[in-house]
Amino acid sequence: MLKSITSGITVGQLAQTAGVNVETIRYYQRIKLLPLPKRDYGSIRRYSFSDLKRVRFIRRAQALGFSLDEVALLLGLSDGKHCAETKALAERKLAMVEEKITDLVAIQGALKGLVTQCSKGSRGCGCPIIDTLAQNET
Amino acid sequence: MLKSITSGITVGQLAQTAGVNVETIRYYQRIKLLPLPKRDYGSIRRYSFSDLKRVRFIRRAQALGFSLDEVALLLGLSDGKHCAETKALAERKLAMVEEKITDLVAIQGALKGLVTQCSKGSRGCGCPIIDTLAQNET
DNA sequence: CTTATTTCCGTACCCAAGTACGGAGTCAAT
DNA sequence: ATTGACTCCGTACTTGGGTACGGAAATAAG
Repeated sequence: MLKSITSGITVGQLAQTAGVNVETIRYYQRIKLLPLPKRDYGSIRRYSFSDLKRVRFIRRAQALGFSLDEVALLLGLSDGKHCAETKALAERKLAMVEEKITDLVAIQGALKGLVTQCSKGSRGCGCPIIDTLAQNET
Repeated sequence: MLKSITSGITVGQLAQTAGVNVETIRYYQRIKLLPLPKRDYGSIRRYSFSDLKRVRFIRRAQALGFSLDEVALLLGLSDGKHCAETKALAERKLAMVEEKITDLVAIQGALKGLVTQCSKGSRGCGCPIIDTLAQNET
């Protein structure tokens, strides 16, 4: 009996909770973004809360425009290691992040301009958004 | 002689002027973002200024985060008659961009914290980055 | 005219980030 | 013990956004 001390959740539950496909979990394992948990009592792997956090982190970081490679780097930052290394890495990432912010703010400005222009609707209605985007100068 | 009334530019010139690869032009034609101009006098296609504008439009919209599908949509709306829809699209993009900025700023904070933590030498480097983004709710 | 560039076109390839498939094995419930 | 759901694993396929290749035809330059 002893009900086999099943600690942790299955891949299906992990996937569902994190809002991704099971295959995606497997994919992350393949590319080593996610550790393969040992399956200590049967042949079914069990996942912990930290796995869940990790998956969520990956997704959010991705949504911010980081590639999976970059996400791996970010994740590497949290794995203790030598402080000096970590610091250097963090600084590089920080620069990246700030660059992204700058870019996005520029885009934000552009989009805002488009939208407010459009609100002033008014004239000719050669849609200002289209017109603006079609403007010369790249 | 008559110098064959060559009106319009060649694909190479179009590509160069627009700052893209010739292959990219061909690609846009394949996926119908760009019309295939008739080649009326020889067998070399000639492109007009409006083609150039179109390519530039595509690139600019892309740079603002629109996918080629969305660009196609925008172009479809460009007849001036669909100003409201165009604006809505831009607004949605704007909201997305602003969300991203918020998240990035959070990461920026976490990274900064990490760096200064590391500077104080000391310990652990138990990183707050994951926690910043791994927060519930995706 | 000869030679050198371009163009044209189809096809194939590339990378990232997954998705899908299918045959086993495992597990819980009836 | 059989059913049904889930897991495991390898392999193959897909999509988006292009790039590259290679032979034939057209055009431009000398």
